[in-house]
Amino acid sequence: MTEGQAELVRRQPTLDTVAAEAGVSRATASRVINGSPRVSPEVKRAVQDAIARVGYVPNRAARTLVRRRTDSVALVIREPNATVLADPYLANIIVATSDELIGTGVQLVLVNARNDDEHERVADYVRGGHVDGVLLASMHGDDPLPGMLLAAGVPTVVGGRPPRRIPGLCYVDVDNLGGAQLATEHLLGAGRKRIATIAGPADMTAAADRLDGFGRALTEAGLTADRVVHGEFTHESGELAMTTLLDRHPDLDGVFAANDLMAAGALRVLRASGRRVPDDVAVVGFDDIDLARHTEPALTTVHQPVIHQARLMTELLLTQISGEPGGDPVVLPTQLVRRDSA
Amino acid sequence: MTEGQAELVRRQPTLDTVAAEAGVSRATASRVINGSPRVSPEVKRAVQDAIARVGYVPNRAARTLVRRRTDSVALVIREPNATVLADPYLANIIVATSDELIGTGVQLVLVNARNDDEHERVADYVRGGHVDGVLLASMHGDDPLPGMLLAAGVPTVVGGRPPRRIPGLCYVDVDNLGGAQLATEHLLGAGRKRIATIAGPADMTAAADRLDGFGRALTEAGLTADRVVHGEFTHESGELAMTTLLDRHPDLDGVFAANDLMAAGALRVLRASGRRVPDDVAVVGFDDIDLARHTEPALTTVHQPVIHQARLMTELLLTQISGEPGGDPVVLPTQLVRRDSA
DNA sequence: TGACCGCGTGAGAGCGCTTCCATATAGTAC
DNA sequence: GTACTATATGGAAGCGCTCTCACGCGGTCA
Repeated sequence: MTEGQAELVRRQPTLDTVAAEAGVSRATASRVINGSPRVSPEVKRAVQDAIARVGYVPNRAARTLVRRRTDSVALVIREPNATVLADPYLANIIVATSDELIGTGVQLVLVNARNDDEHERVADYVRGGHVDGVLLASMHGDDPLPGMLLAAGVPTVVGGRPPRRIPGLCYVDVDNLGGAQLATEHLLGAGRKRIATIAGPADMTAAADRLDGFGRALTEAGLTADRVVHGEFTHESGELAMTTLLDRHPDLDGVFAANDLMAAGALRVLRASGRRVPDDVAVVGFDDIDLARHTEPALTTVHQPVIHQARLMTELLLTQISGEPGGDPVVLPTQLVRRDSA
Repeated sequence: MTEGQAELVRRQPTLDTVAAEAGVSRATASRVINGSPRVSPEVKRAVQDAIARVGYVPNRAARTLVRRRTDSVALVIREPNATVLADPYLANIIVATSDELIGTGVQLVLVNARNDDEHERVADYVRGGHVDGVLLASMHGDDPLPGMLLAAGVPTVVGGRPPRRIPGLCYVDVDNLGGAQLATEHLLGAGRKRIATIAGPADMTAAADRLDGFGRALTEAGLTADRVVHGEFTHESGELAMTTLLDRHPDLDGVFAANDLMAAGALRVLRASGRRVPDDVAVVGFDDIDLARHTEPALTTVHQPVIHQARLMTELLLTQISGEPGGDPVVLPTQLVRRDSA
């Protein structure tokens, strides 16, 4: 190969190159590439050979321009907290989404919109026509973004239930309420009476639903759900919350933490305080991330089907993109995973 | 808003719309958008007002087509193992890269090329002109991809040292050898004499370098490095490796695990075998992921500057894209973080 | 034999943008 | 007043592709 000396960047072959090489028109070459049936077998062969010979790769920008289709979707993550960002829950969402897209020819554009006020930037980006659809994850509060995208007619699927009902908006949630209720009932079933919870950030529906589930289980058991402290879904905030809880209610015998990271923090504080888990205090988490198997003792927790959720979101988005209507919200079941902490 | 009934999709305003609205030519409107100095202040104002009025957003595909610049880069992850994929190390790389890109106007396309033979697909994708440059992470073996990209003249930065020296290829590595040596010396310094290692996958240079560092430290202390078992950088493989190690060398008093996940697995097996850490067996890990602070006991480990690495890779890539030459390989320092396990 | 049909193919318009080149206008120097 | 220059603006080409439309050809039917 003599290309080592190439100082002028050799231009990629275009469709014209292929057409000339195959002795056909550009239109015909295009037909072959796009699998049109109205091409004679000989010509098809000739074009395919030419493509291989010149090493042709279609230019996406040109194709996008005329087709008004980018064959890529955005995964927009609205998580301001860097610790949570690096948490396996989101990593799983990212990986599962990307996995689901393999083989579809659709690319994943990762948009990290951490700041609250970035919805304008994201909306502009999407309206700029760079993606065919949007997956929204880790939403906080009443984010205007889903509404904006819906209004702009952009196919959108949200991970988790938005706080406000938005007609026509498709989302995939997991049964946070039911899962939390399960967890709390498990604690009750083990004879615990003085149960507290470390709730998640109040501006996230997943956290609110888990708190509701906790409250419902206690109420149904005739108890009052008044031992509540909020954390930030991080390990550190779990430690802090547990410390506060112990301070206020030294006699507690059960804790439901709204996620595993906080549960791990709680475990640590509990141990440091001289309490044995589960003998003195039983602990249940939520998420069932990898870490849950590695804590001491291994964490009893609520499994949420993250990968399934991500796959489903992607699937629903692709359906929407292909022109079918929005699709109804979906809520996936959760289940209790019993380990050693409760 | 009466747009609810819109059955014909309202087309986004184009540059022509803006030009007409502002009473100028398309060329002038374009100049304003691209910040050309040769525009009179009044016209500039008029165009900017028009843009705001019609809600214009430039079409990226059209711009890309003529500029031959996509303003996006690919982060290609070559990790076949799903567990490792979801591991915080890679999550950090993804997040840090994406963070570094904020404000540059460059988008991140995540390409998950798990299978060994996908380099062709990725290379074609890149040659299709969909990205301006490529970041490569989690490489295994002697992957042909970097060479292919380099040959195609595509700006590329690799995370970690490739096994074979490729002239002109830019990479950012961390000092795996030095870190491993530090870890092992720490074990030696604590009086340990029968030290084993749980090495990483033999096809990754990071793993090989860590094993080398381990060997070097022992050799310099006049000991032989013959207690070696390989794992897969996962928690489970760490447990397995530790079991094997204990079986072969029941008298060992120190373990260097090539990553924290495996160290956590080792800790668990050690505890199950009735050994106390660090009293009976001291353990040092590598990576300093979040988990290292949550193990029992908290893990002494080697900190590698993942976020710094990702940021630097991104920076170097953007430099390359802007036309400057490749840039030399960089090796970032690692340091020992002392906690309770050694 | 002529009218008709279906199929494979090519010509060419046009997607929305940037940018070269030409032109108009105003300003300066002689 | 003329000649020249600097500056703002518009016309228009063209990036690489898809797709409509028109055309030519061979076959079928009356």
